[in-house]
Amino acid sequence: MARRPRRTIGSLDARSGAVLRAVIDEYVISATPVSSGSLVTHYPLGVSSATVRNILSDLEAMGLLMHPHTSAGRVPTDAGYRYYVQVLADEWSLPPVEQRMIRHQFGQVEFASEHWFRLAASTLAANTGTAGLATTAKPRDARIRRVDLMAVQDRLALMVAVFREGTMKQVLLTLPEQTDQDQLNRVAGLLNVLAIDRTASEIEAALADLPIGHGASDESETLQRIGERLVRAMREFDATAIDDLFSDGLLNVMAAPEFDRSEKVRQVFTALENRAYLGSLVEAVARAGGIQIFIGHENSPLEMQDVSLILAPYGRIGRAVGVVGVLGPTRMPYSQAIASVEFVSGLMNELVEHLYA
Amino acid sequence: MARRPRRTIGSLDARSGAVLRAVIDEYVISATPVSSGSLVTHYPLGVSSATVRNILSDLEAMGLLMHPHTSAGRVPTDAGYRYYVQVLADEWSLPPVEQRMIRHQFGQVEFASEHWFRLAASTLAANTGTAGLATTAKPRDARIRRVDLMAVQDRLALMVAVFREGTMKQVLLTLPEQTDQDQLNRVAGLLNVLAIDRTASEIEAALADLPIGHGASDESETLQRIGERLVRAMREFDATAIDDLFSDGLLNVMAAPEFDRSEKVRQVFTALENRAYLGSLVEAVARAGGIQIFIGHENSPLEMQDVSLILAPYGRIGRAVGVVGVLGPTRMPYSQAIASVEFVSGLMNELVEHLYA
DNA sequence: GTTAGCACTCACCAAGTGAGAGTGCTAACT
DNA sequence: AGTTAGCACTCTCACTTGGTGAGTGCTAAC
Repeated sequence: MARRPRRTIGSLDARSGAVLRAVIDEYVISATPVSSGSLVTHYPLGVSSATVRNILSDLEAMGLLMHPHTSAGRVPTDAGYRYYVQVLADEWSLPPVEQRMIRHQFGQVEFASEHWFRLAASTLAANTGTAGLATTAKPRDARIRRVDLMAVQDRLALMVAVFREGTMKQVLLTLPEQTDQDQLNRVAGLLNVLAIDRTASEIEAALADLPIGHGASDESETLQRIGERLVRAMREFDATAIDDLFSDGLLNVMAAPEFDRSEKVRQVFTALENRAYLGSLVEAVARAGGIQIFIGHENSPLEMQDVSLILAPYGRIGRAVGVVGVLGPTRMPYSQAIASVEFVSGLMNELVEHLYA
Repeated sequence: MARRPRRTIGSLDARSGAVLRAVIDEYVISATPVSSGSLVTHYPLGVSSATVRNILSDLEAMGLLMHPHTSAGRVPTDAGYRYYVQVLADEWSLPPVEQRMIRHQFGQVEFASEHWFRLAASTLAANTGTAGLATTAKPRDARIRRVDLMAVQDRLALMVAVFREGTMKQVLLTLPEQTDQDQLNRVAGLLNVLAIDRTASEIEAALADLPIGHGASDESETLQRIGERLVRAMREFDATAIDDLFSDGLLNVMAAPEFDRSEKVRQVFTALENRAYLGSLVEAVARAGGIQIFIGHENSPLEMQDVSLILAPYGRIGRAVGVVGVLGPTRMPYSQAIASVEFVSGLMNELVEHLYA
């Protein structure tokens, strides 16, 4: 059946490679099985459709393409996309005009604000026709920059903890007894002394070292109590891999013809709401330290096996790391998506580096 | 055609009302046109299907029902739902067990935090099988509770403004010259003196009254500059009707049979992303001061004319107001949805009242 | 005013048909 | 050898057709 000796994947001859690339490029556009005829008319392969058919047959034997049914054209398999991404995708990059436009847009919105992440997600969505994703940069072990306490009501106070990397958390505290703003200010002062630039564990240790009992000041107990609450809030924060997730263009994915039957797309959205899964992805990408591509079955959750993810970390590896990327059907414009994700993550890196220089 | 004299809407006789209610109740469950036969078998109307047919015919003439085609059952019109909601819906309320459960859940999460609003949205979604919505409570004219300045880099500082109602904003500032934390602390002290408990306009006026020129202190210019930035941020905040919107169960809406063809649902989601439209809704609901129901064509945007919205305000009218509610197909369980929205908004009211008592 | 009976309408489903697309194979060609 | 034209074969898709059943509207009797 195979006219030429079967080769291991990764060593496709030039012509077969060109055909595979043509099939994928065509399929990404048309979303319908690609026939030998359409390939020879739309791509400069320099051979007849019969020859192309022979090559297609070989590629299918290698598992790079598949056949929905006898008299249909070819469709890329996940392995086909993988080969395309690793070997065939030309080093495409965003045209300078677009790069400038994106840079300009990032310059327009407040740095590292909600708008900033929204912009990252929507830029990616618009540039690739898929769904864009962006998480905020979350420190591995948050360190306090400053803690404030504000009286809300007699026995109710608001604690605002700002972390060194710019993120912040607010916690509502119930106090054992009526406490006014002056007292809170004193406690906040003490708390800041032992918390600033420290992690949850370090603050906990510092709290343990405090003098306790009759020798201690009046506010000592309050300090202890609030300090413990702060440590707990920081622990919770440290434990979540994703602080905040922004997405845009989910509608793009819904509109893809392979998701007509809304059932699948619902499952994908449900999987996306699973923070544990997303968190593990973010961690994997952060650990890898570079762009990661997950194609179809390479995603472990069943619901995600019809989609591809392209994710890249940004921020200071080992310190505060976030992720940007896109999610789309396996049939997605990989070159463009990879280029876009790399550009946006690079840009965010630049800006963050400049900030924490 | 009509066997009985045509009556104006709002004065349906008891039997016609019972039939209309039965049609709607049945249609909400089955999502298919309701036949006279199924009505007599499933509802205790006490008359034959032929009589029911006559009544259905009358109701159709009044515009409360419609006919997809000759030999199909009846489907409620928007006017039919409206009549149902205003006249027929029995005063249904959540069973005490559920009420307790919801109360308990609200007690479990941090007050007025992100989780709180997520809980509101997801509770509504789960209880009604539609999409749940919740916005944070946003003050009409924000007043400062406290402003903090934190040095980030030589000429970069983070300003954190906490408003009296608990919300907060952070702004990254570029300073004209290198400024250390001590200087920032002094500026923050001055800024707090003239900003605390004041609105944007009042702060602006206070800034204008400051002595300017050679007589002024070294930090006067910085104060002026940062003060203006604060005023600008507050103005922006005041201008947006919605600070943050949480939703849950959008998938429920997608799953509704009337939205099989995903096109419509996409349009609805797109409309939901339009903050201007949502903002106007929130304002309308806040102004009305009570639960508002928008059925199908009563929604002005074309994309929204296949869905219904049930929204209720919570918070302190005239001060900080937010909105909770549900969005679903016009075919939705109105009694249950209205009861759920009323209960959740009431609960949030209670909690907020207790806080700002 | 109500109801049984009945003719009529119309969507829906299943089976059948023809057209067209695309393949795999074979045999001839370079 | 590898390449190509030609052709038979397969299978989907769109369309048609007829039958079925649900549900109505009307009429005549109660």
